[in-house]
Amino acid sequence: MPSLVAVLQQIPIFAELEPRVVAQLAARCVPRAVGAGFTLFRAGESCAGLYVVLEGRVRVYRSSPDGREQTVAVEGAGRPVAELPLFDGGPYPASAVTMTPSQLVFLPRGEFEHAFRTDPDVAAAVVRSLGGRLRHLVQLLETVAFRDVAARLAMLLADYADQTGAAEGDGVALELDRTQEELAAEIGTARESVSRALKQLTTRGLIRSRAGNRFLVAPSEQLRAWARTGGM
Amino acid sequence: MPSLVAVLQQIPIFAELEPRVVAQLAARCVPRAVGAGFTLFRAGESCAGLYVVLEGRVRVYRSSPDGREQTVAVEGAGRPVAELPLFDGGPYPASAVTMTPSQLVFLPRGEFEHAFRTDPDVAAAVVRSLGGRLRHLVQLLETVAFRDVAARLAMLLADYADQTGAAEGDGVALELDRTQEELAAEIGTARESVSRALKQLTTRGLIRSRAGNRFLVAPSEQLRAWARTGGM
DNA sequence: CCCGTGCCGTGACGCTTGTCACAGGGCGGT
DNA sequence: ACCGCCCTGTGACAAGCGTCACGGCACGGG
Repeated sequence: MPSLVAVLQQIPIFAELEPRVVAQLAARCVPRAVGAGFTLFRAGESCAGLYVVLEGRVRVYRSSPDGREQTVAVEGAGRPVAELPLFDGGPYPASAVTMTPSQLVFLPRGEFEHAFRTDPDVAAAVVRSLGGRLRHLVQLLETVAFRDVAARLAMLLADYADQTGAAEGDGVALELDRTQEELAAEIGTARESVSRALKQLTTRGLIRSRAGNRFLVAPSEQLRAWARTGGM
Repeated sequence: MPSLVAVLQQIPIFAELEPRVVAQLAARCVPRAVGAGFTLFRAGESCAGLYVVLEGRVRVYRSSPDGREQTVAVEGAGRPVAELPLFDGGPYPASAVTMTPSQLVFLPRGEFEHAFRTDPDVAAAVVRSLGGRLRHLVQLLETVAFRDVAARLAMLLADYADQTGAAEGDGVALELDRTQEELAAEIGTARESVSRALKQLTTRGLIRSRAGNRFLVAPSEQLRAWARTGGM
């Protein structure tokens, strides 16, 4: 197992820091291994520190009183979770749960705050990270507000194609390790609607073939273009 | 007219800074007076600098290809606009337009970036500001994804009641200086639906009386409670 | 081998909401 | 005073989507 310092050094948010600073932070980190379905925190709780995902997948979501859920982000290896409320002292704005067995490190609040105030590179990294989230959220808000389910799903597939897809012929092959229930939560709809939207995308030729959770889809740009025009 | 330095000093994002630093920034600011309906920038353009609203109201929004709009934020006196893309160098994620004749100052990007990297207080202020936006957006996303139009409108009224309302008897009096069209864009719906939702809230007793744009509404906590339970 | 459990597909139905169409009213300009 | 223009209310209608119900299929454990 590689040293914690080496691992942290490769994570985007820490990548530009002096090794000395990273070592200092690493010394204060608490590693943590949890199973699938473990709740890290819930919306409204006060914030104790920063989590960083080393391995596995963490889903950040809001839930409505009647049980529906809207996931706000899915964070994978190397991504920080909940860096927001560290600074204004407010509560967590959303809940977080592991989707798979995961390795995490936990960095207590005080430590990170100190680094933030003394090292402008840390501050810049945090701002960039928050900025990315903000962009992502604005995008998500737009699709939920404007597009129908099929278009939202096409957008989501386009994102996955860019992240984990492999070019194959004139399309992109990708393995979708999520249930339709999870997809539904990501685009703010019901499970059945996802099923129907998948069929619709297939008849329109944007999904070329499906076998279990292995998909062959159109290039991401084509998916996005179709979604943007509302599907004509 | 008070000096620009004095004005900036009172703005939240600059309030905690050394007077020396504020003076330095003020020297580089470009004041700007524009009429209503003036577009400051559009989504996708690259970012030239930071705007701060001194007077008036600026609406930040995303628009869909078929003409509908979802406003992301409405910024008033003392609030910064577009502090996000200053740092990651990316394009503006949304468009901005003045709703009323407005006084703005414009701070070129380079200036602000320098202050950000040298003064940890500036960095902290920026992070707090971004954090507030992020919280607001998560909240907005939840209501758009889960609640019906009446509930979203109740939430919006609750916000206004807290911001600009005046207690009056067992309710809150407020003047709503917006058209129904603008309200509709803020909660992601159509103008007609706002009209109907207003009627619905009135029959339910959450809006006690209406005369033009003067409203007497229930206390904000009651509005929010009703909205959260989906309206039973 | 059989059954329970979890995931997926599909039909039916009703509610919400966006859209279109139109009427009334306030307000400013000529 | 008259005429536009903008904002508002309201009715009718269709589409989208959430919900319920049910059946099929894969998989794993007893």
